[in-house]
Amino acid sequence: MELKISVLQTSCKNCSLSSLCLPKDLVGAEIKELDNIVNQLPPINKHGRVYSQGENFTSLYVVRSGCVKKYQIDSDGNEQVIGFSLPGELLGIDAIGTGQYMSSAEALDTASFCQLNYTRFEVLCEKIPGLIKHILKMAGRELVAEHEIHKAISQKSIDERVAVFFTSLSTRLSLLGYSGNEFNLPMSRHEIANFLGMQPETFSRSLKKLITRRLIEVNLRNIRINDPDGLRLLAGHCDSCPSNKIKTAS
Amino acid sequence: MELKISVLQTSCKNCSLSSLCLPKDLVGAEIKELDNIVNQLPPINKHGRVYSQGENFTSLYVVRSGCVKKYQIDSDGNEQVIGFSLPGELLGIDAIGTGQYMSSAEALDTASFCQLNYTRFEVLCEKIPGLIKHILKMAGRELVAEHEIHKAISQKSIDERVAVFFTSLSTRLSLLGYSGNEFNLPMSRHEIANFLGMQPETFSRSLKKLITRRLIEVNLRNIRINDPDGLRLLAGHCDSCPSNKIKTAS
DNA sequence: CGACGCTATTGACTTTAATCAATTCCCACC
DNA sequence: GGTGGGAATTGATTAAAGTCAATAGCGTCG
Repeated sequence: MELKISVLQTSCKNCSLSSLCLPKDLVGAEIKELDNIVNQLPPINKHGRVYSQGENFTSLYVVRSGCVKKYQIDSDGNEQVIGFSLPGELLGIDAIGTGQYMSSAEALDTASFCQLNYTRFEVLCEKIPGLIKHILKMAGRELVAEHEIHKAISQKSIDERVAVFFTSLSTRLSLLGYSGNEFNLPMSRHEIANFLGMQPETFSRSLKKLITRRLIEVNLRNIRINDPDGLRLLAGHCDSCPSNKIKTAS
Repeated sequence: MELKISVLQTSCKNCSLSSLCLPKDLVGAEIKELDNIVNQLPPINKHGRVYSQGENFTSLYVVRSGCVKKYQIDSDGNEQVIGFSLPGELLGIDAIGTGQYMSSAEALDTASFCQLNYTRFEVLCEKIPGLIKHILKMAGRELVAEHEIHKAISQKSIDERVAVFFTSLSTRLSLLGYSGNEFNLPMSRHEIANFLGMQPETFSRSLKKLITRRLIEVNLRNIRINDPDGLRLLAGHCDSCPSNKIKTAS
């Protein structure tokens, strides 16, 4: 249903995501020039690829609707989920440095995108310097997010990692105007587990523990956060916090 | 000793690192303008901070000599080492998105830096568009490196992670013109272990295994790679290593 | 030169999460 | 509405890494 809106969308000017993917201080004429190089792609179905690992870099993409899984597959065929992208977020930054997409991006449900041909974009950036500065900002934020997940996988326990995931997702959904306390996961357990550096079985058991602790409720892919503060506390980690010492009978 | 060289260094033009930290196509006049905003800081001693987590973002830095540890400390006082930076590498990108340094950067030995005031840098970027494009490229590469470590911690065994670390460090040192097969670690076991998401004891045991397998020799902080191919194999084909060709999964 | 302090290593043991295996539960499709 | 297949959960067991504790090694500094 929200897809209709995005299909009708014809200019960055009246796009609800512009506050996320564009710098604030663009004037009308600049937006018009931007519109000229922004290619609004038709929606991609579930499992459709935005780009694939190893392809030559041509374009950046902004997620307009839906959710995207970014992942790498190594020479042994092992998949590593690098992250999930929501509307307003930028795809393909990691290709700028190398000239090739270093990962693949795949729609988790029906999703739509704005395509930015990078060559044309670079030219436009010389006219509108704020543009590339904004992309750099977004790259910086992506880096910060990677550091967060690095830390979580590196030294947090399983339950803490899961709490980090839900907390972070909740925050991002809130920023988009969705409810941060009840949402449907667009990705599978397997994909989340892979992202968080654990096995699906382990993720499942962790979910159960969070439910037992009344932090969340889960119904298939529907998640309700009952105790946002408690979850955040757990995500932030605390050996010192007595409630975290509680173990459910195993 | 190599410090003298960098102290004498007065222009990006004749800096040996310029191929790493500057775009290729700068003309003489542009380099001169750049020199005007590049502040060559006096050397910092071991444990000296380049910037600290939480400070307002003012400048980017390029490592000129020495080695730097980037790390975060969370509210519980736990440290997470985010990465190590070698000469020619850029520090502070993660602050661009938020306006605050999200991590601290600390010299592991005596180290020197070029400081780039970001406000002045932005102004210059409008004159020399290639400049910010280059920074964006470096940000992209940093992102790729983060994905590599994410994958390693997420699904590689202890020994594989250690192999990834040495392989990656070896490659980076080679690029700088140093020997990739024998080098001295500027960082402690503790710091490496933290970076790789393991305990120092575990790292120590892993080192021993790699020695037993005759992949490396270790003498305190001196590392000799005996079997680079074997080590690389153990590390798992690493797509982001420049020396490796990218394979697309079938 | 010797003693202290920090870093690193080693050993014994515990805890945690991975693995293997078996159901159960949805959902799509007939 | 029933059936098959993938996803998710659950249970039992094993393997891996963390923890705790003690020792060894190196460098610094009096």
